[in-house]
Amino acid sequence: MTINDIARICGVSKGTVNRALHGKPGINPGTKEKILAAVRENGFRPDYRAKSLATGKSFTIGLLIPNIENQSFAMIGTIIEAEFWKRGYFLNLALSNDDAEKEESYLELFVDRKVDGVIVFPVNRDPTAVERILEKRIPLVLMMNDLPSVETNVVTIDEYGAFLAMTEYLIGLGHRDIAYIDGYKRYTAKYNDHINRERFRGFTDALAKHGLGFDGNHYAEFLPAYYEQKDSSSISGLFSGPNPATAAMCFHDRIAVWLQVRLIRDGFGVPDDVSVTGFDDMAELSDIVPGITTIRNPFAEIAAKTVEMLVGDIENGTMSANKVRLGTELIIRQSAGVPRSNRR
Amino acid sequence: MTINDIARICGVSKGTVNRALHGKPGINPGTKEKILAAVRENGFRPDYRAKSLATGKSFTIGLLIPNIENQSFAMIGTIIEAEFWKRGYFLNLALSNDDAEKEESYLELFVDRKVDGVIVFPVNRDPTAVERILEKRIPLVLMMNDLPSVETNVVTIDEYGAFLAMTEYLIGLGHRDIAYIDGYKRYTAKYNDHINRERFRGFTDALAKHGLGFDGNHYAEFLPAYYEQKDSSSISGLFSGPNPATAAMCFHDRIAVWLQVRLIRDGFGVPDDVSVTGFDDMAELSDIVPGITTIRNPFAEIAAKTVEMLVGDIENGTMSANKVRLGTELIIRQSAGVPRSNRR
DNA sequence: TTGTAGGCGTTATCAC
DNA sequence: GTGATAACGCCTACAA
Repeated sequence: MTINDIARICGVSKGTVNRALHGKPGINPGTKEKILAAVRENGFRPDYRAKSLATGKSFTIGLLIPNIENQSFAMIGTIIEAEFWKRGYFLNLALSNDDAEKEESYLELFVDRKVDGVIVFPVNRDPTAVERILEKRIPLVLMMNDLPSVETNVVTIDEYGAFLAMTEYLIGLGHRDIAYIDGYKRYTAKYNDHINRERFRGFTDALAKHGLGFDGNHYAEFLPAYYEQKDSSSISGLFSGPNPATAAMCFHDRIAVWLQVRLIRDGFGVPDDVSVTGFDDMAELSDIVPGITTIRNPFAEIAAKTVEMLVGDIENGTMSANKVRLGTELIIRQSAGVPRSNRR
Repeated sequence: MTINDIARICGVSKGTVNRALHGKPGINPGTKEKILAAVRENGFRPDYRAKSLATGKSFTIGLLIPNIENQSFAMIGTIIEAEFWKRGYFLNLALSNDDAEKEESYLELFVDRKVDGVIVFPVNRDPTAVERILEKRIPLVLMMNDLPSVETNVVTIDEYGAFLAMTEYLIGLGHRDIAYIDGYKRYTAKYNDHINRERFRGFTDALAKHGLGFDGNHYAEFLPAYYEQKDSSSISGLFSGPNPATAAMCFHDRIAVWLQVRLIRDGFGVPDDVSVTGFDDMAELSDIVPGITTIRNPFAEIAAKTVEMLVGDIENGTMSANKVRLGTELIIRQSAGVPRSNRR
């Protein structure tokens, strides 16, 4: 069922059908009605591909994120989908799964499919794939993660400031030895660890600001396999021995919960012996006892700002390079407290 | 940059370019090399819309699910994306957000965009939108939720059997008064509550099988607002008073955790005073103490089976109506135990 | 081995 | 008001 079929059925030309379909002026109300009736009866819908080919608009946005299993990405994705739905755009959701090559491929597919705009959380530290999009003058926003060398729109959160503030909060409580449990850094040449670096820099800068050093033995990277493991000694060892840490800043909430549960099981008090902090303020984990002291991200604002910037460029035909950095909020619960050594 | 541009640059016709592009026989190796070089240098990529229009294939699958914030859907979506990526299909992920009208619209958009196949978790109890897809002979699989009147492929899990087994497990432990905390049922004319009904039916059938009745006062529907609420008396009231329930079967894990945390806070022992069970076996919640006794769904199999059925229909040009119902697994942890009245 | 013409289903621009 | 006709960018025949 094409526009030609409708034309034939109604005994008119496809030009006339087109006019009826789009409410264009210069058409007899009678024939218009007849055409619209035929359209309805036959369930005719214009072919998107042909339409897009002829108009040059695709009304499609490419959203490329690492995954949707992480609650943060799920929230962002949900909001972005809703925003574009409201505006009449169709979303192509692509998952890079932290795979730099897959990210490159998807970016090329976006070009093939002539998306009107692209939003990407880059996991690839090599900027060429993103630059190729820009060369084709397709509006783009980097979201949550940065590619510092690329001149384009960027919406990030202040990871540095968030970790700086959290560290100062712990220092203020009296902690002097704070362990740092980093998120998993995929050791591939291409992995973009910008976020890891920003958070860690906030952490160490806060320590330095207060005249504290960082004991490299108090650093650990949380490997995905730890979730499954029964044995947590590789990490809980940080909190005993000759020079134990009294607090642990975790890269995100899931790690914090994992750690907290195991510390308690191993006989540590939380926060009495060890303070634990997270990042993200995951809704699913908000019922945990003791509540995790964490950092809440402005997901709704990130999504809104990202969409606003992208739609602006699309509708104005511009390629701007706005940088937006959004602030976070410290959520104080019970998992962090005054260290035992500081109480009497 | 189109195929014509490449043809002009190389001084050949677009027919020849096409041959080079697709490795077709009957082309001079020299000119082929020259063309491929020009393609590379100019970053030429064929326009998906034109290609699809000409070939009739779109290599696109429409996946329509309620949301991605629910961990179950996120997992399913992730696996399906990976499966189609492997097979060279591009996924169009659409979120109905439990909105029957939005689901209808997306289904129509899938038709417009000429997807090769559709996977849908129907939230709309009205089957007409799905039937329209079928009329156009677009292969389709209903996933996780059913539309009993429609003759098509269906992959579901045995919700009925899962709740029947869990109920029998609780009865076996000695429980006689089991509360049922249902998931939120949107009271719209169109909402498809098939899953709610299947689970509840499994629950009541198990009770009946063991000569037990169900006290309607022990039923509660969990409203989304409860997550935010400080006051949990509306539900924890089920476990006190003249005829208290000794166990609670929850529609899913998040409700179970919510309930468990509040019961403990209100002075109940879990499982000593009240046993609590969930559904889904959410990874994020696996560290909770006491561990939630729950039901694990075969998400990987659901996704694999769904993809397999859809790809089969697409590649054979068939429209089959296979029904697959997958079994679940009871995961016994510590949140459910022998009721106090049964111990000495 | 290569070029040409026609078609895929629209929209847009002319005449009539 | 309406009907041809040429795009859009690709693929497939068929002809040379």
